[in-house]
Amino acid sequence: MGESESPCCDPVCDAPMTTSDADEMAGVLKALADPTRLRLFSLIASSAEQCACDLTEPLGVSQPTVSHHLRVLLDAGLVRRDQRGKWAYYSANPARLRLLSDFLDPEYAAEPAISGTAST
Amino acid sequence: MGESESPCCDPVCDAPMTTSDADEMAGVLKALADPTRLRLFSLIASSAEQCACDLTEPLGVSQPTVSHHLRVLLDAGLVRRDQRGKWAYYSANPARLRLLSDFLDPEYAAEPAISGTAST
DNA sequence: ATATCATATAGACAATCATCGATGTGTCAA
DNA sequence: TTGACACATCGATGATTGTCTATATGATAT
Repeated sequence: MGESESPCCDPVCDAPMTTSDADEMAGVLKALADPTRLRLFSLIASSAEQCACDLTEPLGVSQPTVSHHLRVLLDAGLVRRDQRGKWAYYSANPARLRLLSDFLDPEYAAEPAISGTAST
Repeated sequence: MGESESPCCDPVCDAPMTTSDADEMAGVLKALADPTRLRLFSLIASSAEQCACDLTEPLGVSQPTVSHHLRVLLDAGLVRRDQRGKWAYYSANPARLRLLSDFLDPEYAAEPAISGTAST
C-alpha cells in the first residue's frame, strides 16, 4: 500500500491542538474550503481519475483558474497528478482524505449535556 | 436526540457535487480552515464546555478576536452558546462535526488503481 | 522546423479575512 | 446608582485569495 500518511495528530475532540498541528490541519482544510475547489475535488474523487481537459467546462471557470485550484489540491496532498503525453490526469488521494475525516470524527466525544444538566 | 442535522449531501467521493451543496459544505469547512479558529474549536471540543473567559489566554490573541472566531464557529453550527450570567459557555456540536467527517469519509472510494491493485 | 494543442505560470485586481483598539451592552456587587 | 466585569460589536488595516487575461512551456503531428 503506497501511502499511509503520517498520523499527523489526534482527533480534534481529543485534546487541545498544538499550534503546529493546527497549522498543518488548517492548511489541508483550507484546500477544500472553497466551493469551486470542492466541486473540483468532488469531480476527481468520484471517478478513478480525470483528465484536466474535462474539468474546465463543468466548473464554469477559466482554464488557468482550474489549473490554479488543481495545484492547491496537489500541494495539500489531496490529489495526485499523472502526466501522460500532453494530458494531465488527476486522481484523489484517499489516504489524505481519511486523515481529515478521522481527524474530524467526533467518535465518542463528550456529549455536552444539552437540555438537561451538566452531570459532572 | 436533539439535533440530527440535515444530511446535507452525499460524501464527496460519491458523485460530483452540486453548486449549492458545495457552497454549504465549503462554508462549514471554511469555519475550521484557520489555525487559530481550529485551536479554538479544539479547546472547546476537547471538554464538555468552555467559558469564553478561559479561551483568550491559551490562544494568544485579543478578546475581540476570540469573540469574532466564536461567532464564525457559531454561525457554522459547530458550537453552541449558553449564556449564564455574565459568562458565555461554549460547547461543540458533535452532530455538525459528524456531518463533516461523514462527508469527507473516503469509505470504499474507488482506489485509483495505482501501482498495485485495489484489493476490493 | 513549424504549427497546434494541453497545461502551467505570471501579473493584476477586487473581494474576503484575521486582527487589533475603541466602544457598546448587559450583568453583578457594593 | 455607581463601578467593575464579561462579552459583543464597530471601524480600520494589512494580508491573503479567487479570478481573469496574457504568455510561457512542453508535447505531438505534419
